Formats: sequence, structure tokens, C-alpha cells
Amino acid sequence: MIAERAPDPRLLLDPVSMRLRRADRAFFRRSTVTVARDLLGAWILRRWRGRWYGGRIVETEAYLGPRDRAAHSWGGRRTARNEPMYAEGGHLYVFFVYGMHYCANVVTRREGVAEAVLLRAAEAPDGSPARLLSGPAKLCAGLGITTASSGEDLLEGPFAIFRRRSRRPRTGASPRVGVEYAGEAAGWPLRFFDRDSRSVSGRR
DNA sequence: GACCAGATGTACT
DNA sequence: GTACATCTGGTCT
Repeated sequence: MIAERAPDPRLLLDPVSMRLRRADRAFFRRSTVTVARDLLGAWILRRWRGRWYGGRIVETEAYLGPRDRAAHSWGGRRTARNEPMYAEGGHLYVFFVYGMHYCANVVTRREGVAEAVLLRAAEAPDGSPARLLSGPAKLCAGLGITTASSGEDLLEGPFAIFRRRSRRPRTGASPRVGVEYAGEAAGWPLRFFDRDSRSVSGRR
């Protein structure tokens, strides 16, 4: 059993004064590529002991289900680990990798369709180091996300996506990171990032 | 930029 | 039982 972990106190913020609104179900039920692009500029937040912690998302990757060899649901794979991918859009899917890291995904589309968006990087609130959340495992470490939270509903639980009315950031796209084994799918341009952020991981 | 150790859950034989 | 993974930080060139 994996224990809960506290978020980094430097990520404390106030979504009310920032005029952030929690994303609704319809936001997550759209196409996975659309959700992946629209998550740029949105906020991944966690409520912990009555306060909110989080960062502004600046890098994502889309994973397109059974037809996508890089996806955990490739070929219709369905196991205890990836079961949350089959939930309705708006749930959290967290997995453990390389013996020491966690990665968080936002599930998209409708129940039974196993597609998701990997949260690769976020910008911490003003005053925090630019690279505090600049990678999928660092984002999870900063927010205290572990597999204990896999399957949480982002509309009701302690984790949430918040948005602000603002124009979408200047967006770049590239092949996904770390999926060289995925054949043709390895070259698909499904990684999206905010071109003006210093918190994006790796190359542009 | 290239290479690599680290540490263990998970999928599959 | 075995192979490998949606990664990170450090070293060396």
C-alpha cells in the first residue's frame, strides 16, 4: 500500500483570488489531442489540509488508446494498473515507473475509451524555482502524487484541473519523450508545450 | 550531447 | 522467474 504524500509548501496558492474555475466533465470528454492542447495554461491543483497547492501546466502528451503502441492501453490491454484509463473523462491515472518515479495522467473521452493525457511539466507559483515541476516525475513529487491517488475523480476529489479565462499560450508540438519502442507511433507529434515557459522539460 | 546508474512494480512467460 | 518501464540527475566528452 502506498502512503499519501504532502505537497511542496512552495506550491501554495489561492484559486479564488486567482479567479480560477474548476474544469467540468465536458472539458475532459472531448478529443484527447484537444484536451492535451487546452490543458496548457490550465492549473493542476491539489487540496491538502484545507489549502490548495499546484502549478500552471506547460507541457503535456496525448496517449491515444488501443491504436497507440506507446499507450498503456495499446491493443486493448486492461489490467489492475491501467483500469482508471477506462473510466469516464476527468479521472486521474497514476503509475509508477523506473523503480522510483510516479507519472500523472488525465483521463479523457467517455467511459470505456482508454485514452489519456500525461502531465509532463508545470510552472510553480511566482517565486518558486522555474524547474521545480519541470518533468512528469518532478510534477508528481512536488504535488505529492502517488499511485494512492490513481482513479480519483478530478471533478470531486482533492485533485482538480482549474482554468482561467485567458488566451491559450503559444504552443509547440513534437514527438513524445521516452517512447522509442513504440514503432510508428513514436514519431507522432503528440507532445505539446508552452513555447514561452522556462519550466518545459527537455528539448523544444 | 551522450551515456549511465538507480530501484522496484508490473506484465507476461 | 524475467524483462522492462510515459524518468532524473550526475558524469564525461
